[in-house]
Amino acid sequence: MSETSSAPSFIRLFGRYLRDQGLPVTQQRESVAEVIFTSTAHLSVDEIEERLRERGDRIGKATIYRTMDLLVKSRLVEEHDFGEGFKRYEHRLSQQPIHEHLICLECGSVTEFESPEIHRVERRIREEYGFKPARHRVEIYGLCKSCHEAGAVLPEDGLFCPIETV
Amino acid sequence: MSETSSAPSFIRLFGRYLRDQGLPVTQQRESVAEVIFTSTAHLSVDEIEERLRERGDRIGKATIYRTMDLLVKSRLVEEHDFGEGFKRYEHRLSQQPIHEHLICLECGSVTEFESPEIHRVERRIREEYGFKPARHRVEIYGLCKSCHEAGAVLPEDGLFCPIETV
DNA sequence: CTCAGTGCAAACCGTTTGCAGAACG
DNA sequence: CGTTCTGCAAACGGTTTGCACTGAG
Repeated sequence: MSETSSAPSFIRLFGRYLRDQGLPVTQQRESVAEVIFTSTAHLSVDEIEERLRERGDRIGKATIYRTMDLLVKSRLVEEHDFGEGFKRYEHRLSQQPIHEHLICLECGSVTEFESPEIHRVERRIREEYGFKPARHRVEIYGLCKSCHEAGAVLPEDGLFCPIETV
Repeated sequence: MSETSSAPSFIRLFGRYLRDQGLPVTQQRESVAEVIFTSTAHLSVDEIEERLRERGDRIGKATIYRTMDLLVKSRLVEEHDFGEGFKRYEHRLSQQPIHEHLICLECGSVTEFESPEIHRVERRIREEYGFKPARHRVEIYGLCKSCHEAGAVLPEDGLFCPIETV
């Protein structure tokens, strides 16, 4: 995916956040922040580690995990769990009101989209159930355009069972 | 949560599914199926194990996991990952068109609700992005009525960082 | 009687933690 | 210089797997 022009200022914001918290701004933390803020992808820790290695940084996984915690706490980065068995991280720079995700079951790519409808749903939920919404997650799984055009089909999970109440 | 009157027929359907696949209908598989089909809750494997123990069945975790795979393949049970670090399972008996979930961040309770809006969203996604939706996940996290009324508040995650492009 | 299932324990895998040595401020 | 961080390796917790034994058909 592409680069982010205002990444430097976000990296600076993270530095300020650390200083405000009385935490050291280390080389490792800056490197991890650079990787996240210069990508618009939804990166896993393994992918972050790989990109760090490509840049010549050799940073232990534990440090990456610890830095991700800080980035999430700083609110500059969002954590996602798309049910793949590991987490993904996305900086909040590009995604102003665009919070929802399309996940391709073939290639794993993640596309963001906006869903104004969800706010109406949340209002309804508050009225009908007395439930107070704090955050939500709207994810649509399927085939992205290019995989679909490439002829990919969904596994359909094979087996199934006729639902009929005998 | 409550009982399900048509659980017996669902258990029978699972037995038929197994036979159709040429798989043995064992006592353990029947016990596990009984536990899920007689509950409307979203159960974790640990909770299933505990309920089995309460009934006097002592079934190994490995067997429970293996049976859950079969139940999911049979399409009689749905797997959920609410980001708790483990999976939850829900039978498909009660939830006809009701697929979405409200998850209480205080007590962990899960309430189902229906969201017709999502179908409109999926249609739009197909048209705008060429993305072919297969399934979706709409989850709203917040405080359920009783926790809210009991005065619970959301942690607000403490720290944050002013988002301003310097 | 045969083939798949079960239970146990070990393996797995993403993530977390403890600790000695290295850096930040 | 004290305090926090880093890297390594070991620990963790949910899930999966290998294997000898049991049980369904």
